Amino acid sequence: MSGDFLFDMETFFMALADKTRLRLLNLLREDEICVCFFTEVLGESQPKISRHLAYLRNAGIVEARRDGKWMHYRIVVPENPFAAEVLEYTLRWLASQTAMQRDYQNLAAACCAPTAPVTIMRAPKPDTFVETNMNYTQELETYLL
Amino acid sequence: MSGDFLFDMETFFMALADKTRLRLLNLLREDEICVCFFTEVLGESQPKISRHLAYLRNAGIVEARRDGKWMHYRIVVPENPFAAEVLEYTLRWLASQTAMQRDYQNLAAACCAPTAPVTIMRAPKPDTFVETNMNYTQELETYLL
DNA sequence: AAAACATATATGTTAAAGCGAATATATTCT
DNA sequence: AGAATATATTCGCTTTAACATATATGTTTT
Repeated sequence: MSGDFLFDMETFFMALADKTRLRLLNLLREDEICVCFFTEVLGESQPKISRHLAYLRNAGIVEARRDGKWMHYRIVVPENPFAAEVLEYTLRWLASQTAMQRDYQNLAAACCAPTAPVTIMRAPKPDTFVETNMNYTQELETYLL
Repeated sequence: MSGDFLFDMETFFMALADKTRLRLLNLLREDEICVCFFTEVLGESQPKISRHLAYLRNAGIVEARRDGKWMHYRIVVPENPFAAEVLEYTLRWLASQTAMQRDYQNLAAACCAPTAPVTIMRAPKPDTFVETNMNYTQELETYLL
């Protein structure tokens, strides 16, 4: 009858039940992010990151966009309103965790560093960090409240 | 700093990432429920039900109360406000699913049937269904909207 | 105190998830 | 076209989760 499975609840929660995937979602909170930043910031192997992103994509939680060699991932707001709320509060929950704040700072640092590490030297930066360093600082302050 | 893990997010979501446990939570939406009703309504073995309830208890999502031979389980609102919201919307999401509504109807039926099945003949009924059958019908109508 | 009952836990087995290493695909650069 | 780069997928292995069956614990009844 009403509101039948847009996607499976089990699959949805399974997608949220893994540390690496939660870390990925945390980095995706504000903006779409390019894969190489994940590997750089989380210090995990590229195949591992890629597999977990695929998992999130299967669960309908993220979408990918190709940009030349690069793939950008972003969070998708689920059509199901309950799923949307659950995801929304999950992201806020992530943002409240010190470990996740540390990850996010590392993302900011990687994006704004005057000399980027080799792995992401030419990678397209997330919009949030692309303009000026003012943006960066402002973001961080908001974040750390 | 702020709001560190009351419980582990991974554990929390893992608890929600299983069909049986979602079915248990769905039945617990309104009231505390006695174990024997779970086994009766879900048609699963007693050890299986018990194990999954233990899982939910470890994750901090339910609590148990002993009542003579019987154990009553109820949902606990997590202290962490984000977890509380996630759980709240998860329960609403469950309530919107036809399969879960069917389970709930079966619970109502088991509780209100003039002659209860042997397995739950003397079991303490959830308050929601204990008074009159009016209650039952009303509940169901609200539920099925 | 023994039997009956409701529930919990332990045990051994099976299925699934996650991982690293190797490899494949897609795109760009030369 | 061939090399280089970014990402995805496959494969074999290890770890973890779920299950059924058997057994233990705690409570009530007789």
